[in-house]
Amino acid sequence: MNLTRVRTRVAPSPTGDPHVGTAYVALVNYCFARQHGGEFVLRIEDTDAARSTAESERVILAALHWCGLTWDEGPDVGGPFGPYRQSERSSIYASYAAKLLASGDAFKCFCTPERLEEMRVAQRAAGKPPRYDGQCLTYSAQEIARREAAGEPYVVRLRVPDEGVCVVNDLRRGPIEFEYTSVDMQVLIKSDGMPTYHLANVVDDHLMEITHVFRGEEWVSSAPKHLLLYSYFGWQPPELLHLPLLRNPDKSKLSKRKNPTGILFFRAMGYLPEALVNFLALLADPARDGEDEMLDLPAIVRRFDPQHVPIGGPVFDLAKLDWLNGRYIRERLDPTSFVQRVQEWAVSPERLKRVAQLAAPRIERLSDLGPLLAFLFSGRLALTTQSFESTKLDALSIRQALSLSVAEFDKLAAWNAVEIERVIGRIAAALDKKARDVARPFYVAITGSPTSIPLYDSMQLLGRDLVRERLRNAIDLLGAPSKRELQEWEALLARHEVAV
RNA sequence: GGCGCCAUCGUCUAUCGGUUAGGACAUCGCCCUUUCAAGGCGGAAAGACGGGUUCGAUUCCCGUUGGCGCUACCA
Repeated sequence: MNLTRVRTRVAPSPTGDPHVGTAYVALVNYCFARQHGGEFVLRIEDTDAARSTAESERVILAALHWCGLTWDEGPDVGGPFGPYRQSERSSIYASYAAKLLASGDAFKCFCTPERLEEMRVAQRAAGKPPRYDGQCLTYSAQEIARREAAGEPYVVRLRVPDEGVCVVNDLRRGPIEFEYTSVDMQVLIKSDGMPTYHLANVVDDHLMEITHVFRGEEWVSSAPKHLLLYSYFGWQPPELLHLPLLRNPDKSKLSKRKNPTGILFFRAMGYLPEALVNFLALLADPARDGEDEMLDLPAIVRRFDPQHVPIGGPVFDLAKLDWLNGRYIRERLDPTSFVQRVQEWAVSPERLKRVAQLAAPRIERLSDLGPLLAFLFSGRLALTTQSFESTKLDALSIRQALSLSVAEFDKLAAWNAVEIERVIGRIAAALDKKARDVARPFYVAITGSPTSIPLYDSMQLLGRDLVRERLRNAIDLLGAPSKRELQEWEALLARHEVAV
């Protein structure tokens, strides 16, 4: 439809562990670019300075590479449109914000969070859409200068028309209409001087000459703001297609609290990257009648058609992934490559060395290794309520400790034995128990036995995702806490934290 | 609450007004087989509801219901 080269991108935010949704979106963008002989760009959206970490970025890139995806431009490989990390592009956004300010398409806003909150509460009560009321638009130039001189913090907001409709053209959904009165005057530059996603993404997509944007459905409602920015700048917006959000079996948005969502989980569980990618591809462009569903990446690229992307939110069907993965194992791996895969997965020299150090002091015969280390090579463990009877803790404390740990582990920036130990220690203190007694049920949940090789190292070795999965499994077995219980327990932990 | 998206077997989906509503996973049965898988064959299983439009609606339109997303100085 246009003569320019196709360029797509995926723009993960490095604020946590790599998510299958990211791989899904990346795959679609990758396919489209490859199919058209264009470029696929990886850009890091780290404008949230408080939550972004270099470690998360590193792990996300590694996870996407594990999936077999490659990009032509990105923070790790460079490219002609760099830098590819938004935190390194601040001055660019500032200059574009200044343009909008100058043209009157954006304005400085000095409103306090409290006033904004009150405003929204009132709007909701009145049945109106939440939207900035324009107070700071009424200030004179002198007033604005005075406030600025007085050192009042301010943000830059997008000016949105008070009437008319914005039409967002989605490649699959067709035109979607939004009344401008329901579009909020979004913050473009935060008071810390950093841009928000909205500004950064539009500026970058334009400067990086992105022609097609395949992104998650959660962006549909902010598309009008983006389109407004394109028009204020006088730029041509890219083609848009919003991909459906992957779902839990209960149809809610796929979340790690309810399901495995981490790419690392699938790797730890022994899924082959080809199978995972194949499965995600089927979600983006299902097989036709009679077509073999086992497709390698080149085939996926060849057959991909944006018009085939289903727009209902698909449930992430683990059973089907299992079937596909099984097929890859038995149909695509000869004995040699099978051995190679197993080595990569479980017994890489580095991993084996660490395991050896932990296990060697605890065995008398090499054959003791089997039962001792089986948990490191397993997915879900077959536990029963009896498994927890050997622990000194009462049933309630066990449930409390396990449940609290899930949330606390998710808050950890780094996943290592030291941090893990600290969490368990804090929970033990809050429950007024000995750390060793609190650790015992964790041994059972994680290793399947009250005695094993050191727990915290084992947890680090297994990875956060698999640990979360086993903890959830144990909690379900012992009785998942009600919302109220969980709140009480978290309050207990929080109180103790304050006291210390 | 407001705005928006979506709606076919349990799950992923096909159908571009007329089909015995097709395929895949899961499930059930049979066959093969020293076990278990795998494999082969077969079965059961679906158009949310109510109005229109039409000779004819799963398909087009409207409403209801339901699910989901957004509703931040997060992305």
